[in-house]
Amino acid sequence: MKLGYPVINLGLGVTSSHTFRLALLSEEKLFNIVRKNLDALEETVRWNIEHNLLFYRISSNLIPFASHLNMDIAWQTKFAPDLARIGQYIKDNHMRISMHPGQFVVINSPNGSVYANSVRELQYHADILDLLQLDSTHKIQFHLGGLHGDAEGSREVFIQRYNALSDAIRSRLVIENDERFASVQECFELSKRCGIPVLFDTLHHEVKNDGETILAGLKKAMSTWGETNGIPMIDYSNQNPYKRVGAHAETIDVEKFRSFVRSLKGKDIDIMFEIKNKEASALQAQIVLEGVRKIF
DNA sequence: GGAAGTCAAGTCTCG
DNA sequence: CGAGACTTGACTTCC
Repeated sequence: MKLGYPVINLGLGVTSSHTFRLALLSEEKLFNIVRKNLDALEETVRWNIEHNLLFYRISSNLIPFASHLNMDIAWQTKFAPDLARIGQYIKDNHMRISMHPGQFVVINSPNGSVYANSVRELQYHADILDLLQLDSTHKIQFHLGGLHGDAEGSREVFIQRYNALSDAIRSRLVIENDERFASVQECFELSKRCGIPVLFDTLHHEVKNDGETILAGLKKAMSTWGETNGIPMIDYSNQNPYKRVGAHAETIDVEKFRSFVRSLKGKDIDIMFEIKNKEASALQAQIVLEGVRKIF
């Protein structure tokens, strides 16, 4: 079981999400910013390894405008050696990586340019993981996009478009239950039709479900992960008591996490803490996990 | 240095 | 019909 947090380490004082305005796009600008982002990435990965947080989500902003139509700069060639070095460090330390493209990736969109942009964006994410030389257990998680007024039709389009993706992309893609369009049951049914693994999100499941418990939803999602996909990944969060339904908590609810871990009864999953205070919650969770392991 | 406005991109819900 | 929400604020301008 590996624990981690997404993208930014709040205590470290660096970020791998530096960007710039599209109007300023040039080779020099891009290379300078990407250099900063890669340095920050390496520093963050090192910190994570030192703290035994071996699950980490890399920023989609690592290479700004990477999938933009006007992008004709060969960043892949330029940064291949750096990414290979960082990837080797990741592999040497048995770290696992995920990525999560933004809401602009909607492969089932009825708008052809949205679809084309989505494929380019997914290709960019796959390129990063390929250049890190990580195998297909390192995943790209995304959602079913909008339903566009026709839920069944949009799922049909999703299956077709998913099947048409290159192996390089498809072998890394996993679908995450969301709080509006696709419950874990609906993701599970998509998985039965096209084989995509289902990444379970605990908070989304609390907001949208079909009556299953967290554990039942988790089991359903876990059953979709085959050998080549590695140990099932999940996103773990708590409801923010002061904000709208579905808003992520500022801090982890330690007791709730303890009872969740106990309920797992030894099931092996990798857990990403989507909690606002980032690495602080992941470290607290680690202490909980060590305590539970001593008991069992 | 800090506050406010802006930034590639989609889709839906709410007020 | 515009704002706000989403895995994630960062950059730029203005004072």
